[in-house]
Amino acid sequence: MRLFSLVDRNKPSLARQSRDYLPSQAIYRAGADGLAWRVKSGVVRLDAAGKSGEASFASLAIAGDIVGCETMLFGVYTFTASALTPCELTPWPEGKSATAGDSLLASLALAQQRAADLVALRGGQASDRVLGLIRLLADGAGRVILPTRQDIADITDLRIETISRIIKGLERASILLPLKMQGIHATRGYSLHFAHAA
Amino acid sequence: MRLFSLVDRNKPSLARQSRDYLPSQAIYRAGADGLAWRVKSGVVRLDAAGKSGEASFASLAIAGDIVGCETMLFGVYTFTASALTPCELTPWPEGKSATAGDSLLASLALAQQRAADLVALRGGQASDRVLGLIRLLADGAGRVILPTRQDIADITDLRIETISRIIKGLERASILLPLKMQGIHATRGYSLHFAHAA
DNA sequence: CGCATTTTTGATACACGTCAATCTCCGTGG
DNA sequence: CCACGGAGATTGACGTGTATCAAAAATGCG
Repeated sequence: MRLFSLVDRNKPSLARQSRDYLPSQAIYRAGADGLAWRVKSGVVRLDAAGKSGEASFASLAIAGDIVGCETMLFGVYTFTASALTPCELTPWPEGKSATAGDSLLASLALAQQRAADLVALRGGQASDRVLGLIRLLADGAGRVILPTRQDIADITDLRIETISRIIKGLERASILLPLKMQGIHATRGYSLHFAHAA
Repeated sequence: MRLFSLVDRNKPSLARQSRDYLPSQAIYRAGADGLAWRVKSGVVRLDAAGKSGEASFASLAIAGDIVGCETMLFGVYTFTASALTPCELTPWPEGKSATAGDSLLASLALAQQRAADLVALRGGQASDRVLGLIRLLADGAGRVILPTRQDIADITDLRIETISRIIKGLERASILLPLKMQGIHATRGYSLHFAHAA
């Protein structure tokens, strides 16, 4: 529930600053007040608060998406946000002519596109959903940092055991290679080999 | 692909006018150009165009939602829109100070809320998904006009037979009553009895 | 090194999918 | 007014993709 101090301990003040989060770190909680943010990199998970405190997956935000903009209307966050991969957020709206037309319009269009992506991740065969998520999260070079199996399961509405079986399968089929194998130390980092994947 | 004429045959001109659609009617098609719209009433289905022409369910829009705003950025629609129940749309942005801050911001927040609703309709037990959709579509008085079984199936990622069994079950449990029984003629119109429902 | 957490694997169960017949509307035309 | 036809809805019997449950096996970390 606490509000993040607007004063960063490293960089001396300047109030509206970008922030970094590590996987599983809370970004903000439903009901609290705070700023709206734009996701610069990484993957953010949004959860709706159920009656009895339990959080249920509600949405996903990736680079470019705006999160928490409802605070600007209601004063409090509707969802709880947490980091699924290392990620960086900056306060929104950015600088000067920010709230102006085109920027906001682009954000609206992006939000609708993201909603369609999410819908696709929750329908069809289990392996297609997981592959769909991996593709959504992969960068141009085919590198991905995956969320934990549990988070992938929540996003795709599958079970953790099912996710594990599918990802192991992709590894065995050489579609997904752990970066660790290539000497790079990045937990849950993989390289995706499109060639094989449909 | 055709563009709807901006001149309505009934009401003499005034260019930017609201439009009515009947279930299963196409509103606009992906790739075509046209205006952005706000849904005043009814339920609109958005489909992403697959490689080979087939349409796959992408999103849902209900009263208050904006659809097709991407034309204002890209010049063409990203999705294909069609009516699932009788519905009315008006051109957007509305009138004067339209594109201004708050209205757009509210639309963005609403879009994100809708995305979360959609996600909830595609996870968990089959009967909960269907009930969730019915609740989403019901008006304050517990009246609903449901889409066809096929459309409900597409939205919830279930099969038409499963939907049929679940809805018949709700009818038998007196949670959902066909309005027809009450002498009102409205195909697929029901009244929802919250009392029994969870 | 040793513990807690996450991931993997196997065996079995069940919710929903699939296939195939009806059945119910409704509009159409004789 | 009724036979006809087509689209949507319902129902039953059976199959299967994931969920479940239960144990190992990895992995990360102090």
